[in-house]
Amino acid sequence: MTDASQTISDRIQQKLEDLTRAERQLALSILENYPASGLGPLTALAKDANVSVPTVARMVQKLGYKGYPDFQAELRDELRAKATGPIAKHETWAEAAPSGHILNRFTDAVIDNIRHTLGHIDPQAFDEACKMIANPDKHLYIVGGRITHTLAEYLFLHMQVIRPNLTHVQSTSNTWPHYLLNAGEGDVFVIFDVRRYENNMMKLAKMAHARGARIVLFTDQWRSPIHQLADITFSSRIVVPSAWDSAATTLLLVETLISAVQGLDWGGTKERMEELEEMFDRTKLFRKFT
Amino acid sequence: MTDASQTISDRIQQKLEDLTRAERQLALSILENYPASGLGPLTALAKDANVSVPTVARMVQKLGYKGYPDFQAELRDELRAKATGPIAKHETWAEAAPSGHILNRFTDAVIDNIRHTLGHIDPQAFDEACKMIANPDKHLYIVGGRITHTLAEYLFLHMQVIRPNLTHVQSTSNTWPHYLLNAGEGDVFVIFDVRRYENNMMKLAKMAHARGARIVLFTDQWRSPIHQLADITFSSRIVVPSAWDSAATTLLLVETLISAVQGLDWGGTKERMEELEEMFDRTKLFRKFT
DNA sequence: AAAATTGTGAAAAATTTATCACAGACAGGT
DNA sequence: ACCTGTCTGTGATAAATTTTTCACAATTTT
Repeated sequence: MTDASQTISDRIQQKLEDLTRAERQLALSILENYPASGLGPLTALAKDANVSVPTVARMVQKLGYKGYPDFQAELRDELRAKATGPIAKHETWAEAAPSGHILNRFTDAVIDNIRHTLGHIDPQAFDEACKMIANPDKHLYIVGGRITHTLAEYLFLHMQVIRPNLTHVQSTSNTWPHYLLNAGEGDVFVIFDVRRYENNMMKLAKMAHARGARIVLFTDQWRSPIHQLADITFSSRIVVPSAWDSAATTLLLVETLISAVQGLDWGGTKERMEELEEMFDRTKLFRKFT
Repeated sequence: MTDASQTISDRIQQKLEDLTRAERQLALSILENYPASGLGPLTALAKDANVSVPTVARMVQKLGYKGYPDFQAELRDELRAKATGPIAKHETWAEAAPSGHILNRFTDAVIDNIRHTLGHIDPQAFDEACKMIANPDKHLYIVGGRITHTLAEYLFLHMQVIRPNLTHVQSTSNTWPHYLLNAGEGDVFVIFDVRRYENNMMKLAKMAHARGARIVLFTDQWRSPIHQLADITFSSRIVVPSAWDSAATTLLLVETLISAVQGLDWGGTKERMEELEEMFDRTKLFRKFT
């Protein structure tokens, strides 16, 4: 019946193109919790995927099985075969790829970085940083370097929705004085600086510090010299099997920060988001979500 | 009903003493290839273990389940929890923080996203994409949306070092015609489009496609409609405990891609990197690495 | 030998699966 | 904007399978 060389997961993915919307929705739901969800009763699966019972029945046959029980039987066979499989010491993330494939090596490194970084983080400092960044009474400046300005902008884009009174400081240093002129006691600078540490960034930090601003620093495991001036420092591990460093862990921290800050004033954020949505609707920039 | 802290396998082993011969035989058979055999019909299990049907029914109740279906449901739950991996189970990432802290919840979600995304990726498609993107004979266009343009830029910044002949298409659509005028057969577009999918992006994709360009798409698990035009699609899970979506998994893919592409022509890349370093040194933009 | 355990065969009960027809929703094309 | 055809959910029903339970005989254990 089935080609022994491919898993049912593969087969579903492969057929994904030929499926209709509801069927695809169902297929994704199956893959979501693979293979557990496929082993329960058909009715439960349908409800889980928010599709109707006939849709499940139809798709299963479309996939080439005699019926739902047949499908389940194959799932069990697969599970049975897999259980006796070897347990890799380093986890294989992309199972379809050999463990030496860059997909697996890279992911492994990133997970490792995350584990390491989170293991050393100080939650209280984190909470403190959130509070500082959430406070709309103090102006918020966000600054990044050559590569990290993408992270800075990512943070900026989100904070823009969450609170007013913030600035994305572009990296060209001749525009700085304008920003700094207005910066005062208690204003907050979020600075991204990973190796190789930029002289410019240090200058900016010094100026900000001199004006009595608070500094939240995102840096790497070796820590930018700015950390001496910073009130709060987050250092991420960034080493990966590549000629470059990874920003993934830092992004994770940034996203967590965004989520936490948003949580501090959900009412206000929600309002602002709704306004934003409405504006997008009006400009027809986005499709309606289907 | 069940003590959440122990697996069904544990529970069976523990009760093994209290069971009679036939029941023990059955129990061992269940453990033999666990949990697959327990997920099939009762009759099959009985035949598998060489015991009678009533024996199965009796034992299941003896173990404390309401009936065989109840037993199966618990098995599925367990499998479901396990599928998300031994790591994701209940791991506390930031040990200094309570497990309910956003740091842990968010990280958990991201790891989960990575796991799912990598689990469903097609390594061959990935390699194929790398090859396409590495080829300097074809012009490379990189495009992102409102939020994702940060990812696009991240990719662009790195590819700029790796190869010549590429363009970062800014999101303002009135500049597109200039870019597209030069785009031709076989040129490559890397497009980022996650929900909410932008109409602009679709238009651009259509134009590019019409001119015979190839499209590599980075999208989310629901897949931007552009995927119909794309030669290769990467979909990431992006759900996190936040009002926004996570870009971390997509960034991971992008970074892996960068690493892989760089590996395809390491000689050339190295040269270009050295040139770049020299130029930075000359402009004194960076500190010497200490 | 007595007590407990197990299998047999069957039948009833419960659940699950497979289908159907139809109506509404939706997408694509004109 | 308006068709047109496809897709999807509803509700009902029939079919099939699975589960549960029985009583009793056979077997094993104590």
